[in-house]
Amino acid sequence: MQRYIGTRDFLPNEWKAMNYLFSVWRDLSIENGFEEYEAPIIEDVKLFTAKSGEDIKNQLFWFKDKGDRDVCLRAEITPQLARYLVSYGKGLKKPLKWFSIPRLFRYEKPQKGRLREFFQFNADIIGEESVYATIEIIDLAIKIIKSFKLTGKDFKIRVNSRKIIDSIIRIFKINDPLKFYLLLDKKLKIDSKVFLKELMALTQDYKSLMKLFDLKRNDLFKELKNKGINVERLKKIFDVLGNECLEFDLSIVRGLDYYTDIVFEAFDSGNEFRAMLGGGEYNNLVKDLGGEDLPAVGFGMGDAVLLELLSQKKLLPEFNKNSAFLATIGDCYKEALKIKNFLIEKGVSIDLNVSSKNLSKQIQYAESKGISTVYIVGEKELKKGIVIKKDLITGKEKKIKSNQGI
RNA sequence: UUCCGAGUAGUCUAGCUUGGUAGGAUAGCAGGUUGUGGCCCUGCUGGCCCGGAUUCAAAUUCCGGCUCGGAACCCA
Repeated sequence: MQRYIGTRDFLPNEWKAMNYLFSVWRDLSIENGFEEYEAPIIEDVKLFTAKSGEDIKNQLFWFKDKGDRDVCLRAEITPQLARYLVSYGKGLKKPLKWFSIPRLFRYEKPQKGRLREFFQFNADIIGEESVYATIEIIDLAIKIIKSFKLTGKDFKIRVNSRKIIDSIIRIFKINDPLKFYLLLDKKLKIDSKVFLKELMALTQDYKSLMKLFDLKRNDLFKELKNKGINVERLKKIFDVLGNECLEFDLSIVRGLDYYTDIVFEAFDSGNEFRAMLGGGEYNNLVKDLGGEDLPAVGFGMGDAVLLELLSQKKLLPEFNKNSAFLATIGDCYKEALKIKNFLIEKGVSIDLNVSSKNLSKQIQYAESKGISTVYIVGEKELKKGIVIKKDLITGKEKKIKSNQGI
């Protein structure tokens, strides 16, 4: 029996790594005032086709249920969030700062950083139009990446404005806006000569347009302003958040519809992996699904690319370091259980020996699990009313009275 | 969906050109050491992705499939 294509088995160590991701995502979100929500894994397929068209079915796990209904496994949580807002949005105080860590499914050919089943952290602010909502979202994204011990040298969040791109399309008289978007999207992947060539086909004024792509941020802002383009919203983001982790990048556009103005994606500095996260402002989604006219901004961050990056940089923590093992010698399980419960009350996570292994093997067992503290109890200790506490890293032992101060 | 490459114990890998007993490392288990780990020694367990074809004989050649990796497309 093989695993289904594009899925993973999570052995305890691997699931610990996942839980580490989950806990960083969750803790940082809560610290920053976000609240967690969840939604069903299975949905009516219409929820997803309504936004993205029938073609999306090719990328969905969809099937008929026994009542002949078209259903699918969710491929993203944003439509579900929108559905919530259509149903319950009116009664909720805005702005909403919500996050979720859904398990998602996409019918795709698996590649590096891309699976059929994966987890994706999502954070959104709904019902606030000001740029501060967007800044708050990007700030959360930065804080989360940094919490994974990545620094401004390891990653950059590339930010852009679709409204600026639309102004460029107008001012440079670009004849095929759709093609221009696609070209921008693949700018990083293709050769600069190829880029220029394709740009030439789109506008006569390609020379001065090409110059824009080489300008540094402040000069670019000035140049755009000179051309009568409003850059204030994007500029504000840089004014508040600085440029340690941010870059103004005209080539970030993210997909074709859905986003209305500011968009952003985070990449590792080596450009070795796919985007770590991506998001932006989407002001029409709730309205389009039949709800209120609610402005929104958010981002999604998958587990696959993040895990690859963290393991490459050796930033995944050693997971059992803070737990302990209680070794027993001879038949003293009954007393050991009391000691174990006492230690648990003291806040120690403890694994009590249940095997008939000798002490030597028990210590090996603890060590192989990455445990750094071993408590030892046997006949001698019970007589004296003590427990031995052994530190496996330093090798030092302490005798501790078992009725106090363990 | 298209193109390219690869699949050998839990993991990594030799063998494939030239068909003929699948070998090693590591992990696991037991012991050396019946109360103190990491090193070392001994033993044990465990494998040619699946199906078909060719052949006296296939890990090896051929065909199909599956999975993995890479690329295209797409990436909400």
